[in-house]
Amino acid sequence: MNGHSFIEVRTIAQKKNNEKYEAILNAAVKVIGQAGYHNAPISKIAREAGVADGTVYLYFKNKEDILISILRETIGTIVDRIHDELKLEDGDAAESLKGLITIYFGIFGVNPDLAMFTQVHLRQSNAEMRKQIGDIIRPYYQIIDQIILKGIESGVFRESMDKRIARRMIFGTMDETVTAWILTGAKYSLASQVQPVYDVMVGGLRA
Amino acid sequence: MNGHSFIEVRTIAQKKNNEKYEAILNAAVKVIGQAGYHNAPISKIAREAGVADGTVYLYFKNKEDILISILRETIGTIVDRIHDELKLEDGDAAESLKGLITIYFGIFGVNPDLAMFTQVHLRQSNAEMRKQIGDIIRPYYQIIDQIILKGIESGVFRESMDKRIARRMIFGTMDETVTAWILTGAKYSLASQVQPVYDVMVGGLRA
Amino acid sequence: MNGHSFIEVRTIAQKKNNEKYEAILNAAVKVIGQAGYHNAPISKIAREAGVADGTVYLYFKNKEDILISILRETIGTIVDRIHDELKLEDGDAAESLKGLITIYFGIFGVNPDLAMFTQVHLRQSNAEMRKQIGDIIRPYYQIIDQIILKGIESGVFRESMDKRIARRMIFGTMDETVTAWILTGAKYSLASQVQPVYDVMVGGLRA
Amino acid sequence: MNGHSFIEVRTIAQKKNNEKYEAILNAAVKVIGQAGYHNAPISKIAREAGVADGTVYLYFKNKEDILISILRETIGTIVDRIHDELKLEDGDAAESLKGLITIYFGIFGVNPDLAMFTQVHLRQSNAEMRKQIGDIIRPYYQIIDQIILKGIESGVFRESMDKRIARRMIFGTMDETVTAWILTGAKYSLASQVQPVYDVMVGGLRA
DNA sequence: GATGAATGAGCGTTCATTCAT
DNA sequence: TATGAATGAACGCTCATTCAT
Repeated sequence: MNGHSFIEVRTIAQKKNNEKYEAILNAAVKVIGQAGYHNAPISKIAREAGVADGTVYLYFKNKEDILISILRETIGTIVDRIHDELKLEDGDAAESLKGLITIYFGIFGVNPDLAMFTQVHLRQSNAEMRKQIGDIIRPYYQIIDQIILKGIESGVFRESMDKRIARRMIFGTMDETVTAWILTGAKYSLASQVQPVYDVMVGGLRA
Repeated sequence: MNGHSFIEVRTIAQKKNNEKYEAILNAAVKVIGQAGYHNAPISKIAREAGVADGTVYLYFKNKEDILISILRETIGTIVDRIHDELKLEDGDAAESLKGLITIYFGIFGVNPDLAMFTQVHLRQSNAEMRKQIGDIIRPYYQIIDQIILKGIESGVFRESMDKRIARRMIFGTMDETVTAWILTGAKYSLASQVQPVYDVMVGGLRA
Repeated sequence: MNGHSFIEVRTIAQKKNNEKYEAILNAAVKVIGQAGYHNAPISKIAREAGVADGTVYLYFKNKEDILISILRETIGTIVDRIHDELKLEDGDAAESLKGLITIYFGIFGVNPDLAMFTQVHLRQSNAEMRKQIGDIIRPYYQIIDQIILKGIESGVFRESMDKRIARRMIFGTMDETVTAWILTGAKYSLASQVQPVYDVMVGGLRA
Repeated sequence: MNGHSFIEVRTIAQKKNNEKYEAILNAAVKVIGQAGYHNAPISKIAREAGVADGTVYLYFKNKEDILISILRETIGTIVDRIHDELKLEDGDAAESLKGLITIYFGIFGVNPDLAMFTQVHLRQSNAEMRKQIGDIIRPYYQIIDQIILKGIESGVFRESMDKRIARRMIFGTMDETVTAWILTGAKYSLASQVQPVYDVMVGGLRA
């Protein structure tokens, strides 16, 4: 699905009809995004995808696998696009950060269902899934870390701050902005938030 | 449970037996916090609380009511403590912000189950619950807004930034810090994060 | 409650506060009559009666006992009034029949809840209760039989007809009339139906 | 099931597998007929029908739908057979009446469970179901009305009587006869009651 | 591969009944 | 007597998953 996934382990049906695989995933994003994981019966996802209930199990091990797959594809897409569009190695750190926010808001801004899905389901209390999600999200965190490091090395970012906290601030602020955008009904453009969000991240609160 | 609740409408059993009410809430925090709302049967919560299944319904209208009640009590406690311990009106904005973080991390730092519960379940995809949660969390947001405003007026915080984004940054950063703390097993002290978090919030990334 | 009950076996609390006994029965007639036996919780009956749930069990063995008691009291009242107001032994058969209808419609006509209760709950599929109801209703049937017999002996009623069928016709017609009256909302006076019902019973369909 | 149902709206599973649909209905007639609606768990009906609990819900919306469906099929069958076997338009009114009784007793006479079911559950205290039952039973009432009218027009039945009361007498007498037959254990043949019942209906009590 | 009927474990909730006060 | 909090069995219904076709 995305270049990033060349190491992807698609347990079942990797060679199978990709159209149906995509259809089911898209249907799941929509149905789960709107109703929530536990209020989204497989039967409803299947109907939305235009396949039979049983067909879902030809492409996914179980319901949990659908959820994990969506997160993997989504984060994968984000990571891929960042690698593709941003020169992480040699570019300007500030520019990279703004690029990161732009891509992040760009992907969710055109797909509120996907945004909702991600906001709600990245937070999982089930221990086993938490581990899987951790693995999925790691490369994304690493990109943020990389940008921070580059910024520090190039002297644009402060050296004195806690780098992990900086990462959480970046991620948390973007996350919270997307959440607020959804909860208010996605009425304005997420893209319009890139600049003010970037500004607060970099400048902080201090006068 | 918290002074904030003097207007509290406990529809059922506002009776004397607060002990069982508390026991059920605590059990629910634990069970739901560990397994997730949809993997936490009432029967398990009841057993953990040491009561019969039916007893739960003497104190709560239904399962959803338990979830909402926990969030209300938790946010209520935070808001109460802030009002009690911080001089929001006349105090120093920077100090208020640090106090906010201290209280927030203090409450969750001693109760990882509650932290987990809140992190996961403040994000709800069910539309009706989202509305209720919105109402519950509003006073908390207002406190953050108040601190930001005070900071700007007193000249400690920048006037040029987007105030809503600033609020989301504050909330998102704390949230993300707590989440990370849980996911890594709550092995270090959350209190130790107050200063670095505050520092990043106020100073931002810029060198 | 009715003279007829001097042999009544009030299993519990026969010497107890009769006011509460009556209050519970009346409440049960109302609540069960409107909602049906299985949609009428004891708690609701108790509340309607102004007593605590547990109190109900001081006056009745269990919920079934309430139902049986109401039927017993109701049929008992009917039977008593017939014995009191009609000269079954020496009176005119036609007059007795009309008197029977008048009393029957009179009792239910002023109490639609009781009418509903009786119509629905005289029909019971539970085998054990069916037996008890049979015992309760027997004296009522015997009165009808007695009237028929007297009519035949005095030459006012046909000898050639099947006497049991005649009894069922009398009971079934009254029953059906009361049922129809309730189902249409008890908007007209049941008393107004005495004459036409009597007329059809006695005259039959034949021109 | 019956020709009458060509407009039947079988919301779920109008699928080919009528066998299971029928099996569940028959099982429900038996189990509910013997134990009563509220003492007949779906699990017991399913077991009797030889299917899993969940299967019931592939064929019926809910438990109430089973009850309504049975009544609809039963009354439908009666109405169909009357239309098929009786010349309502041009036949003799007396003959039509006897035919009606014959069919009615014929259907229930071979199926005491169904008779019990119908006797008990046509009387429903639940307001919403009462409306549905009213709709179901209407065509049956109309047939009786039609017979009465035809009788009056052809001069066989009295014009002076109340026609609605006459209908209730006919229905009530048949009903009561079936009820009595069941309550006494269905030991004699219902068919043997056709003539005496007809006789009492037409002749009335008068000598 | 694709289907969808069938399964049955599992859960939220109700409510008759009990019993300590 | 009277109370009403507490109990826990019972039931309607859902839905992830399987498998014969």
